[in-house]
Amino acid sequence: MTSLKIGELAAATETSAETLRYYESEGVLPRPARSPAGYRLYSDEDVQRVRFIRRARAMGFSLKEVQELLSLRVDRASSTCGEVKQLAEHQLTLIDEKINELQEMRGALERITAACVGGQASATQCTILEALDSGLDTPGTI
Amino acid sequence: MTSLKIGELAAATETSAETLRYYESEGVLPRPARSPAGYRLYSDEDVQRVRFIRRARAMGFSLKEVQELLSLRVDRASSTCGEVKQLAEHQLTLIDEKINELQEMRGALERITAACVGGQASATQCTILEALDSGLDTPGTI
DNA sequence: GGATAGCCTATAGTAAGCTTCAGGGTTGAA
DNA sequence: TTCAACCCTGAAGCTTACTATAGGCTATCC
Repeated sequence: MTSLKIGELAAATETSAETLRYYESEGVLPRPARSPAGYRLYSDEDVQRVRFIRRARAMGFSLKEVQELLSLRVDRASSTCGEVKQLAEHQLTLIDEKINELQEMRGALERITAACVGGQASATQCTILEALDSGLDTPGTI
Repeated sequence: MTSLKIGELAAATETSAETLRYYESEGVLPRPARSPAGYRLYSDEDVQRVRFIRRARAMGFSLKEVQELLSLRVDRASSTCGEVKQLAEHQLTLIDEKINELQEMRGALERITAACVGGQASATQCTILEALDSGLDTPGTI
């Protein structure tokens, strides 16, 4: 039952106190309990939640998307188990799509990089540059 | 030797003309040739380039990062083949990092989703919500 | 009891990436 | 030739996600 002040939560999550208050204002973090003096009091669960937010943000999910991811944990009583599962699976497919696109890009970049010898010669006839200049053979690549 | 006006390039790449001019102002698209009347004239190569920019943007690369990816194709004469290869490989590792992070998230989400039965029952005791509420067993996950 | 660090609210500012607007020239079909 | 559709520039406006500032209360240690 430890409770953290905002600065402590900030330190525990490598986030600034300002950003935490901002998340609260955007509804991504729930309003925490307050001390008699009005200080925000956070729980250990909030540490997990903020870490999740940061990781999701770092990989390109918008705050709105993060909120959707997190909405899985609210509305317990008012939704069916199936609805929750469906939402989770939707987020899974979103993640899959991102992974797939990245892997396509990766493949394209790797193919042209692998063909390159490197070395000290001027890049005038570098195979990488040629591949980029002429477009690639594979549809949907660089 | 076809040449496209900005609206045609926009249509070919599902981008707005305004965005194309913006990309030019930011140096992500090179300044194109101009018609006698001052209209921008683009080549087929520009279509490829814009498509690449859009795909890279869509998956979270900033315009600056896109510019780095694209810088591979400029400076031909002034750089060695090895330098170009090194830059390409650096971009590969950046892509790999993104993929890895996404796969970690995916794994976390999948584990909690797989354990869930779904169905019409109220979500009060849904395993997904419980996993999200209590934090997961694995370090560094949801 | 005063200094210092930490907390509060409200508001303004910033950067990225576009989008919209104002005011004006160009092209091409009817 | 005229009118809609398209192009031009420059500047302002918008959204997202913070970050900083101003003015003021609180907690704690000496």
